[in-house]
Amino acid sequence: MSTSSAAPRRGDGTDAPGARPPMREALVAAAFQLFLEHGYEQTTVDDIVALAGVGRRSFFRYFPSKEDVVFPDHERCLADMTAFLADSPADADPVRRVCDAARLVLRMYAENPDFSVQRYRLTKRVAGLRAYELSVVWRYERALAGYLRARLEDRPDGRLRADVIAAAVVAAHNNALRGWLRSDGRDDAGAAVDHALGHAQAVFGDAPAAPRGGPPGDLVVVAARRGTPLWQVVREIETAFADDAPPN
Amino acid sequence: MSTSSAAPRRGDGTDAPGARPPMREALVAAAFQLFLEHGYEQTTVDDIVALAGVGRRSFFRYFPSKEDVVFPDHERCLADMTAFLADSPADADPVRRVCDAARLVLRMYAENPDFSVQRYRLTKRVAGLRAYELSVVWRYERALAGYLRARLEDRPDGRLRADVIAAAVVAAHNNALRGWLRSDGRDDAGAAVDHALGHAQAVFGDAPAAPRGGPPGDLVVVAARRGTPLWQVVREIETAFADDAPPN
DNA sequence: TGCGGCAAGGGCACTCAGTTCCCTCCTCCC
DNA sequence: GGGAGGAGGGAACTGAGTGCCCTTGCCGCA
Repeated sequence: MSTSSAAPRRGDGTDAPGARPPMREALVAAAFQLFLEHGYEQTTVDDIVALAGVGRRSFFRYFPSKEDVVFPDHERCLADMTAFLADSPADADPVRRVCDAARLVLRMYAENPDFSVQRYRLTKRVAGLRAYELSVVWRYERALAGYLRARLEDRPDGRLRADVIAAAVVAAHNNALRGWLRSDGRDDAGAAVDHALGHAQAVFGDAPAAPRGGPPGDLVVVAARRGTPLWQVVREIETAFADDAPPN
Repeated sequence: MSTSSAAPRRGDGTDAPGARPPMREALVAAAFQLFLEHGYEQTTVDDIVALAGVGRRSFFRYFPSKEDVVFPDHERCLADMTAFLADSPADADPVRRVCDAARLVLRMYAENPDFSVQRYRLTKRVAGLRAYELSVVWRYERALAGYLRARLEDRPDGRLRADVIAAAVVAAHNNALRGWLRSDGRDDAGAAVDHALGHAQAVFGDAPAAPRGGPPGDLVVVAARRGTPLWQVVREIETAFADDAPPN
């Protein structure tokens, strides 16, 4: 496999259109080459800088830790998500908005499928990288929860609802993302995430403006006694719609 | 503050009823004394073992890493949770069951409020400990999700639903737990967690045996065209039931 | 042309977490 | 009594991460 194909797009460096990737990219490429060849823990930072032909001190200038070189683009993606949420229109449906924000993460993964799949295999095997990834996911989740808390603060249990929705959206997103990664990037990532997030949105969703006039078709009628628990009603609806949805 | 009060109950050591706490306890006590006095990062493992009067090598016999000494009882709690889920009756409501499993974690925290509050203040300040805690929480979540996956495997989107429910239950539990820790252990932890988990259960709950024959009342009928997004239907249901449910 | 920053990078030494190897001591059992 | 085995201790080592200072190359400026 080509090492350059494993390296993600350029970071925030100041690189002219056709310029060769700066040291940061070289370090990522060298690191992944060695990680895939000998394993993460068997590769020392000295090995990486030797292959990249730079000084050891420079590595830690670009990456605060050895783990960071495995996730070189999450910092940018997190900033994108924060900006996306900050730019939200005031009348946006909050749940839909955080689902869209989660899709930014998927987009980052999908931009470099090979790199993402390689990284996935790496993180699956190395406990330290899994722990690091958890802290990254946690920051995404806190970004979503922060936005939701602001939007739901006037509601009873607003903070609780915000935390729960953020966790559910992240879990749904990651479920689909991991499925896509396990398929070696061959499945349709967008559709899988749409389906998973649709699930979360169906549970928590709060419609912005109902897009009424859909195409005509059969009618499904649900009748329930007042007093019936909500979950039970929702379950009935899901059963009625079951043959519309793909079976997983 | 008394150091001994900060140490949690005995681990799995073989200690007679009245025996003095073994080395493991002494290490935890010494570590927390130093952590609270000088900070986590400012305290080296050598400092801890010097205060405890044991050899450095013994520290790593009892705790695989410096971080583990901060969470000395999670391993046991995780084992308890796994056993609890494995012992589940086949007809138990899965969502209720994982909520009860989550309460085991709360119980562990509530058994040593002082210790838990001290640890909470520590983890809030130290990024490394937060990351470690995330990996612990992740293991709890995977235990819940594993149980739910098995219980929901015959349902459409079973794995997705399992992951989302587990994440939501953990988030609800942690929301209440953190509120209790922020109150310095003065609030009613059990009530807060019951409330939070009740929320999750209301959203995802799945009846063991459908309590059909409720008291008769008005009927709500919802009609939707096939193809209407599920969230929209759910929203209609929620609107129709709004005056029945408590306004959260 | 020379000079004084200034930023990027490199080298070196240091701390500290975690591991490996081997030692001692105590206890129990034959 | 003597050997086995486990608990604990200690020295030395690896490797991540940091602090300090040096070189180099580039810029503006006198």
